Amino acid sequence: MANESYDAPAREKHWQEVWEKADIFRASNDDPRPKCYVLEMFPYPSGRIHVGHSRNYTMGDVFARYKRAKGMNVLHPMGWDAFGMPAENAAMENKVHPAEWTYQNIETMKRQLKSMGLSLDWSREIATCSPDYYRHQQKLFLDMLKKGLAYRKASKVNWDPVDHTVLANEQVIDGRGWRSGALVEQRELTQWFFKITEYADELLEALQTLEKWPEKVRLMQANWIGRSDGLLVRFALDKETAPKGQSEVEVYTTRPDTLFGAAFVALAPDHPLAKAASKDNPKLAAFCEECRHMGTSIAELETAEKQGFDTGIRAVHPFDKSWKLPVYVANFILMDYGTGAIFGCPSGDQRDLDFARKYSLPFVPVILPPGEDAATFAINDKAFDGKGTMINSKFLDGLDTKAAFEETAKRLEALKLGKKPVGKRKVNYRLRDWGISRQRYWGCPIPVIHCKSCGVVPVPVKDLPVELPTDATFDKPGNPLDRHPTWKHVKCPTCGEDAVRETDTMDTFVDSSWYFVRFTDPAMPTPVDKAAAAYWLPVDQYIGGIEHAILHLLYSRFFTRAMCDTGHLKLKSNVREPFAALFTQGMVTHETYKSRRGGWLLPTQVRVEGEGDKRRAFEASTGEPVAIGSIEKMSKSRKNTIDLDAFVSQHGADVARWFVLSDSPPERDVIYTDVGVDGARRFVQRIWRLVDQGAAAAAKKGAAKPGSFGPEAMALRRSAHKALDQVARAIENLRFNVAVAYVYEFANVLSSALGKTGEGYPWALREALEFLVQMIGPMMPHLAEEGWARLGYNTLLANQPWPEADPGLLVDDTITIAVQVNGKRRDELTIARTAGSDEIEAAALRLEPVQRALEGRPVKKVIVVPQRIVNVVG
RNA sequence: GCGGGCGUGGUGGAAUUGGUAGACACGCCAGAUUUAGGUUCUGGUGGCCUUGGCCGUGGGGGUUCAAGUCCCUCCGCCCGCACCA
Repeated sequence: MANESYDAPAREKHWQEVWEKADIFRASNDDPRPKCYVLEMFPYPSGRIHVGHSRNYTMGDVFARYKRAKGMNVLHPMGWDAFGMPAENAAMENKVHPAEWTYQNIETMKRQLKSMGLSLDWSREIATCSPDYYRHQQKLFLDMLKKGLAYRKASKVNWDPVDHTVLANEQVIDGRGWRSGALVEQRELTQWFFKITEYADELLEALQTLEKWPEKVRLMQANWIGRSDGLLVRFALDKETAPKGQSEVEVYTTRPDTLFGAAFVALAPDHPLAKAASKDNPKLAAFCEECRHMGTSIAELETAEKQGFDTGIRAVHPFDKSWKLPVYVANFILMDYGTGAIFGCPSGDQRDLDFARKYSLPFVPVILPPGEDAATFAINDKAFDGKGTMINSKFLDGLDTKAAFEETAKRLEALKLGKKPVGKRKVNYRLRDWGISRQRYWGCPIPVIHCKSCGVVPVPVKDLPVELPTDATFDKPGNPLDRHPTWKHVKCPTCGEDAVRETDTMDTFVDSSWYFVRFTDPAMPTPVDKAAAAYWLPVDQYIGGIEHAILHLLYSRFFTRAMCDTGHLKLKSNVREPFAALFTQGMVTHETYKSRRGGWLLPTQVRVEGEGDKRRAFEASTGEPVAIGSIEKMSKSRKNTIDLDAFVSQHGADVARWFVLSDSPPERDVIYTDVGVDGARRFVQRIWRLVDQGAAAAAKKGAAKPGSFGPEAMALRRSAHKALDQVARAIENLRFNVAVAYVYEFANVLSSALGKTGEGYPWALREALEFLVQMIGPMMPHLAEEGWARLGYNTLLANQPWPEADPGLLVDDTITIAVQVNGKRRDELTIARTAGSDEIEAAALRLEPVQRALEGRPVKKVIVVPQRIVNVVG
């Protein structure tokens, strides 16, 4: 009996069936208890789940189960981010329809997730590729269109001329398409955009309210939005040098205070003035063309090299008509940012300084750094971009940087060029509008119709959803919707004439920007049930990878606001944020293996021998040597994954869960090792033995609580209540590795407690065993159910409330505090917890090691921090 | 280049936020039981000197009765954005 081991995989299946039958994880939208919405970033159904994926869901599940036990109405849903390129690529490669491929993967992965014993409300499952989901997304789009939050504009794209497709920047490798290898062209296409910039300031400001987000993510978002406060300044062009029809150039600057340090004006190669000047200057035209061709790879090489071309045009300094500045076209000026033109101040900007040196442009320093002498200060190789006192700047001399900014701005605003002021304050953002058009099949169709006479006509709401045709072909590159024989040909809803559908589909980031809203009532015939959304939102704990720190999270924050402003959402809070708390978990990593032939090998295909430096790997089937590569995040592409099915059938889900929670802090990566798994597996067996053996020794269920407890029983009770409290606080703060450590510590106490006896002991042991089972409940729910049953209960542990720790048992009557002499620990002192400073001081001074350390010196003073420490200064 | 983070035993990592550094786990050592079955149990385990000490949280300096924790500086590693005017 004692050595009978616990058959985890079999018992886990049993408990999962029991939970499913009891339907206990279904969340109600009408429940008086406080709500708690726990969400893990939903998966893309790429195929199968590996142990790497499981960490994210385990963490969310521990939190959700814990909150349930704490008496909250928990919503913990799951769905599928089901549109995307891999499905379409699979269709091209394997001749399988994207829908079939996707739904097969969903089926597999759903079964795998269930095998982990997650406390999910599957009744709310959604797949973004289902018309039941995307029809609502189309409605949201139409309302955003009406509100002016969706619009069309021409924009440049990377065009693959062989695959007939637009490529993301990441898909352009050395100027060539990643798939076709063809030279990528820059093409201008009319694309759909969401006006996220309208919310730039709100998105930035509200970051401050997201106190439960990692500082790192907030900072990344702030940088991404990139607000800068500056000034638009119009420079008149010298008439004799200006191209025909051009009389001025407007620049953007955040440092108008340095205007007297200007040495040149620089234009982006695509700037209209640059284009005008190129007309009768072939060399300039060639330079501009060269800049445009600078692909991603060349750009890197050119990073160090600032290049410019003098257009021959001269710009007039706003404060001095006789001061003419050369106008260059330069490769480092971006047309997309500001006005596509700058003025360069070499003394105040390193890049401008490099440029001025290269083209021998004269300049003067205009800011004197604090502590420098104006008579000797000079700029050599390093520009000074800090704050200081203005010099060489006429009316600005002597002012500090900020005052000079204000003074310049004021004067430029008053100054006129033509009829309009020369200067105008302008807040600029790095953030650009979100281009959502994708020339692909497997995405949400954009619900508009193009009519020759009526223009862009929204699809009437009654005609939604615009469904994807099922009979598209994937035998050749290009957009299957565009070449479909019939799908796009429709009548114009307005005039009834022949018209064509929009054949672009939406970026899949749109799908994931509001799924957390849909979960609050996924059956609603409108996109959102306002009451349900107001009840559940914001998500109380969102968990996912750091790789989504910017785009997904920013888009979701934008969408939440857009949905409020189009009347779909009405949140209780005036802070329009979707995720109150965010946790970014670390990945599970694993060694990589490369065969002699160069391909990656799965860990199951490899046999590893030896230890340390002598570790060698061999291909299991052939015995051929295998190169052990670096430790990487588990990924399909590197084949360094451990399949969840194999793991669970071998070790069980609880072992997987315990392993991914143990040792490494959750925000950090954890390395998958067989020894780590062994540790988790041994512990599962150990807990089972403890409960199994302890249950026999402990009091019977329902036995009356004894009137008093002997010292042994009291000590055990203290340990149990402390452990319960520590584990609870660790889970509350998502510090799962610490929670695991406390469970180990308590298990050690219990191991040695089994043989003991004394007054009230069986009852105390019983209490301790129940606590043990309950505290592992969120982390190893199956084993916990098994233990709960072994303790004689026929209820479900998953339904039990978290036991309340007795505050009186969390503190000891006597405590041990350290005693230092001159800051060095010399002894310790066990004393009543309530002892006063005088009593502690006297006891400390009586200690022999203290007297010895003092070496007869008189005591100068004694610092007593009750319940903490004593420091004798002598 | 800018911004952020990190640096603790042989290893993963704890440390109540300025108060006994190394919890817990892995590994290792010794012992017991079993020794065909991924065993289990007990004890030990930061380093250095002959049981009393000394040193010790990347290096150096500082503040403090007291520093892994705060400040300055240097070194190393990781992540993010990269010509943003």
